[in-house]
Amino acid sequence: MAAYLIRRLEHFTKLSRDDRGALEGMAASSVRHLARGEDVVREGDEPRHVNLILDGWASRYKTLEDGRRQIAAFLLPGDICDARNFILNHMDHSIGALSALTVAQIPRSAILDLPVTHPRIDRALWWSALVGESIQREWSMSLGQRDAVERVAHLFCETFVRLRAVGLTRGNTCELPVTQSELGEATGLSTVHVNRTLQDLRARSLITLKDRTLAIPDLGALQSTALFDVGYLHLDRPGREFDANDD
Amino acid sequence: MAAYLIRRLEHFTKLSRDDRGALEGMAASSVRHLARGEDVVREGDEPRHVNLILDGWASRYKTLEDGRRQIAAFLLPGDICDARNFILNHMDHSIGALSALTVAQIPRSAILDLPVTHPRIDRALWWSALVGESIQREWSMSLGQRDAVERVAHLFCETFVRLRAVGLTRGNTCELPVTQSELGEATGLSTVHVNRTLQDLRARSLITLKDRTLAIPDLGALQSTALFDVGYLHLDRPGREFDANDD
DNA sequence: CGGTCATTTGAAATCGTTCAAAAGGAGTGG
DNA sequence: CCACTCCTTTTGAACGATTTCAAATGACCG
Repeated sequence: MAAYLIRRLEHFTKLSRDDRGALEGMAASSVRHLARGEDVVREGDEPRHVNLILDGWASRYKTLEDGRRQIAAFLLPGDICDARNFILNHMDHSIGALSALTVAQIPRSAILDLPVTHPRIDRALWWSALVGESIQREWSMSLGQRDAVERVAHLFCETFVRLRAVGLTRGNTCELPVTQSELGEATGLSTVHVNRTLQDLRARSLITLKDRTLAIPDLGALQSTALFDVGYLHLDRPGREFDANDD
Repeated sequence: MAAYLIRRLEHFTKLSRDDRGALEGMAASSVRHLARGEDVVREGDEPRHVNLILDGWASRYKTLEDGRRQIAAFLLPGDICDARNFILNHMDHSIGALSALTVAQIPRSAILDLPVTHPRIDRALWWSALVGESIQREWSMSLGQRDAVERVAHLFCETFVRLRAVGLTRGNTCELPVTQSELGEATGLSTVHVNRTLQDLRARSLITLKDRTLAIPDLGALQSTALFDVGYLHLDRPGREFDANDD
């Protein structure tokens, strides 16, 4: 149940059997199933609990009065949506299901107790939140400085590496359950231009994308056209010194 | 010394005299002065302590190999740069001085002790971090969806409101110690187009900008051309229930 | 088999960039 | 106080990346 989350957090720190049990417990709390297009939470709502993505993809997005929509993040299996968001009294953005989605609703008390009950998990969740912020900044870099090809290529590199970190890639392929229109909302490009950009990437043999499956024949090549530097994902286990000893 | 920080945090929670004393203490820790253009920390560095902006403006920025630069955030007096960043083993971005800058270097231990020694401050720092993330998302919204005029107008609204929250506005004016080129790096526009956009905003009597001083004669008007909705800054004191009683 | 949604294509329009240069300010040394 | 330099702001004109509009094609579903 919590396999993705555990796998993800172990990029930062090794967890004890007890830690893993606690995460399993959290992942089992009031599981919710949503269909593509439904919202997990909506802008303006009071945040109640902490949402953990168990399966499927979600997006963090905001809407302008006139309907323009920007996807600010893709949330993948194992991702926690704002561990401490309940400090705020209203959501400043929405979270929507990009595919069939399973989320666990973790009670805030479970999160608040972590420093005492499972300090390693607490620390790992900090790490997770910091990585989320780093990704957000990298998206600003893309939106502000990268051209269309670089932007889409970068998004693919990032997504592939994040999925690989939780074991959701097979060889050089992964699922990409989003429409071109949604890619456009994430990259700040029109749907039409996303389409042309994909054709461009295909023509350069940098990607294959068909039936919601993305293949990256040469990740290094895609990375260099995207100016992608993996460092910002902080997957290099900086926290070894906090590792659990048992098991 | 910590006046801006205290003023900012009190938008979230009332602080006790003891809390304020603790913040004053933190603000007094190894104060550093930088000239415009110098870096507080640089991408790749190992984060040592927590930087608190005491005076002046800083920017959080990233650079691409080929030199393209994106400013991801403006850091204003009272802002804390990543209270928990020291969990990571390298900085994924740099922080540079946009003006003459004074920062306090808070030892990480002081931050780590907060939950026990000053839980209210700890919580307020969480709020502050969440607001930072919210701002970052709103920048994505701007970069991805707003056109040049909206983008610059939005940045001005945001900056003005943030400065007002720490008492750094006078009437409808505030300082804006950044060049047009830096505005461009923040908004993803070329310097030339920033210049033309400013002229546009001036022609519509939405702003005055001269000698590093920004005046907004009609904030409501600027807000509506920017599609600015103040909610994402979370200045509406959601945390009243945690307020200190004494003093 | 019709209907809805996603992808693809073409052509024209536009917003913003780039290049190049002039003009304005501020600081420095003579 | 002038001459000089550097940096920022401003202007003009041409170019180009991306958008918009409109329509065709394809895929899936009931």
